[in-house]
Amino acid sequence: MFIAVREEVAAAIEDALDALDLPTDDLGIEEPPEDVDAVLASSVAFRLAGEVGAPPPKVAADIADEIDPDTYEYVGAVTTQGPYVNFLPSEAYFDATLSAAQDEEYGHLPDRDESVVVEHTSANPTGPVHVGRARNPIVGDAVANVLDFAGYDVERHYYVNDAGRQMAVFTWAYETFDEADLDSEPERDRIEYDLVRYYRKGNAFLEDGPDEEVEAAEAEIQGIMQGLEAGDRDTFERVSEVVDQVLSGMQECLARLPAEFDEFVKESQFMFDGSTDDLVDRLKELDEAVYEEDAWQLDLGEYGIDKQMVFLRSDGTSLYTTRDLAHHEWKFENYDRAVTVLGEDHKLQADQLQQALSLLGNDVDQLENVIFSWVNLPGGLGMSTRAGTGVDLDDLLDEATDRARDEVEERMEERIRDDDLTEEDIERIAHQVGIGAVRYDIVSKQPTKAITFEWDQALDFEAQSAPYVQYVHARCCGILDEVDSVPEAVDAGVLEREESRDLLRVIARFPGVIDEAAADLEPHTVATYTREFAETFNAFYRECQVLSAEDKAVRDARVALVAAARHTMANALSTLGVAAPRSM
RNA sequence: GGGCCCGUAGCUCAGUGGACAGAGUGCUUGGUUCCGGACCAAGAUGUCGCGGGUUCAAAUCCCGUCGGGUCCGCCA
Repeated sequence: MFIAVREEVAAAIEDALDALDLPTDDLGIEEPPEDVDAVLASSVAFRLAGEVGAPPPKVAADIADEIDPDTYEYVGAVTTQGPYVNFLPSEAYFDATLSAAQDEEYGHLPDRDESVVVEHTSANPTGPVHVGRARNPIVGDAVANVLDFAGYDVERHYYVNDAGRQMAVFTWAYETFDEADLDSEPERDRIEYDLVRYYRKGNAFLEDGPDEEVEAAEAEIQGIMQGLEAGDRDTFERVSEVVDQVLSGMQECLARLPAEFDEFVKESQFMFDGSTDDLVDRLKELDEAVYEEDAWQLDLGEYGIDKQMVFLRSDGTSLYTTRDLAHHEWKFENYDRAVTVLGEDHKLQADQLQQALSLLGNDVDQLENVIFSWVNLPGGLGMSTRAGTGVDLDDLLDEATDRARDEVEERMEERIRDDDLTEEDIERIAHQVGIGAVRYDIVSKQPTKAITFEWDQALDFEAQSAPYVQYVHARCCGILDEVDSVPEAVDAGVLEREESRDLLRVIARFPGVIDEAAADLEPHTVATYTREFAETFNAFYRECQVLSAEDKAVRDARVALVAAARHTMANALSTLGVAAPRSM
C-alpha cells in the first residue's frame, strides 16, 4: 500500500501547488523520522517560501488546507508540523495492507513485461571459489532476486571465460604435468581442488622454470590460443576438458549458497559464431581505431578514458574485452536490460566496454553495473587462486554450519518450546542459520565498501545477523502452528495497540522497499528493512498476546497480522537469499 | 603520479540535501508461573577524517587536503 499512498501524496501535493499557482518540479516527498506519526511528508514549503514571500510554516499550512483527504483512499489526514506537511494514513490503508499481506506472494510487484539479464560471479574456471569472490554470487543473486520480485523477467547468467590465456595456460599445465609432479594433495575431494594444483604448478613453472623449457611451454600455450581463435574444434575440446571439470566443481560450491544460474555462457561461443571477427571489423572502421605497435586499439581519450583499449593482439588473436563486446551485443539483442555485478578491479575494463559499445551504435543506457569492493583478510592480505592464498568458500560454509550446529545443540537444554527437534531438524537449522549468517553478513553491507573478513564477526549469531531476523520468522511460525486457520476478512481497526499498528505500518512499506531496491540495484536496503522489521515485530510480540488475546476479534486480527508478518519476513529473506526457518 | 571507490560512536555498520546523526556489539543493571530468552527493557558514547565553499537547510553537493583500497597488461 506504500506505493499507492506515495502516488496519492504526490498527486495531492501537485494539485495543491497547481491550485496555489506554485511550481511543481520538486515535491519534496520524504519519509518522516520515527517519532512523527505520518507515513510520508513533504518539505516543499522550504523551497517555496522565498517565492511566496511567506515563512515556510505558513506555506505548509496553505498547502495542507488545499488538500482534502476525503478525495484520497489511503490518505487519512493532512497536518503540518512547522514547515513540514505530514500525511497520515487512513483506516483503509491499514485494512488494505492487512488484506494484501495475507497473500504468500506479498511484496511481489506487478509484471513489468521487461526482461533483464543479470550476469554475476563469472569467475574464471581456474580453481576453488574463495571468500574474496563470494561477494559476487551473494550480491548478484540478491540483485537478481530483487529484480524478480519487482516484476522483471530475470535471467541469471554466468559468463565463462573459457578462451583466454589463463585457460590456455591451464590446459597446457593439465596436459603436461602428472600427479607425480605435484607437491600437494587436493585440499578437498572435489574436482576443482584436484585440478587447481596443475594450474598452480604451471604458473610456478612459467615463472621459475628453465628458460628453454618455459619458451617451449609458451609456444604450446600460444598454439592453444591460436587454435581457439581459428575455431579449431580439437583445441576447443582440449580446453573444454579442463573448463568443464573445474566449472562443475565451482558450480557445486556455489550451489551451497545457493547461487544458481539459468545459463552458463561461454565466451568461445562468440568466437565460433563469427561475431567476434565481425566485431573486430566494425571496430577497425571507427574513427577512434588506431593501429599501433602491430596491434589494433581504440583511443578513448576524448571520452575521458586515458588507457587505450587493445582489441586485436599483434598475433591476430582477440582479447577478453573484444569477446565481451560481442557478448554484450548478444545480450542487447536478447534482453531489454543487462546488469553486470563485478569487482571494482574490473571498473576500467567496464568503462571501456561501455564506451566501445556506445561507439558501435548500441544504446548503453540498458547496461548497468553493480560494483563491489574487495573482501580482504586481516592484515590487508588479498586472496588469490593462482597463489593459493585466501579462504575457500567451502571452508567458510563448513565452519559456519558447524558453529551453527554447536549453537543449536547448546541451546537445546534451555529451550522453552517443547517441540522435540529431530536430528534432521538440527541439521536443517544448522544449515539455514550457518549459511544464512554468511550471506546476510555480506549482502547487508553496501557493496562499494571494502570488507575485512573475520571469522568471529561473520559468524556472530546475535544482534544484526541472519539468526536475529530468522528468529522472527520462526516465532511467527510458532504462533501460527497453534491456530487451525488464519481468519479471513478481518478488521484492521481492532488493532488498537500502538505496537500492532506500528507492525502493520512496517509491513505496508515492504513493496516500496522492493521497488526502491530494484530501481537502485541495492539489495542491502532490504537487509536494513529486515532489521527494522524484526525490532518492530519483537516489540509487538512483547506487548501483544496473540493466542490469548482479550477477545475473539482482537485475536483474529492479531493472527492475521502475524500471518502477514510471516509472509513479509519470508519474502524479504528470500530476496536476500537467506532461508526462513519454520523453527530454530 | 593519474582515474575511480571508501573514511560516521572503542569495534562492525545504516543513513547520501530536510525534523534532535541511528542500530548492533562491547560495558553496567534488570526481565522467562505468560504465543519460542538466538528475545526484550534501562543507562553512557560522536571535531560525521580535516579545511574551505554552495544552500533557508550539508554526514549527504562542490573545491582542496590527509588516510586506506583499487585500477592504470597485446591478463581476465
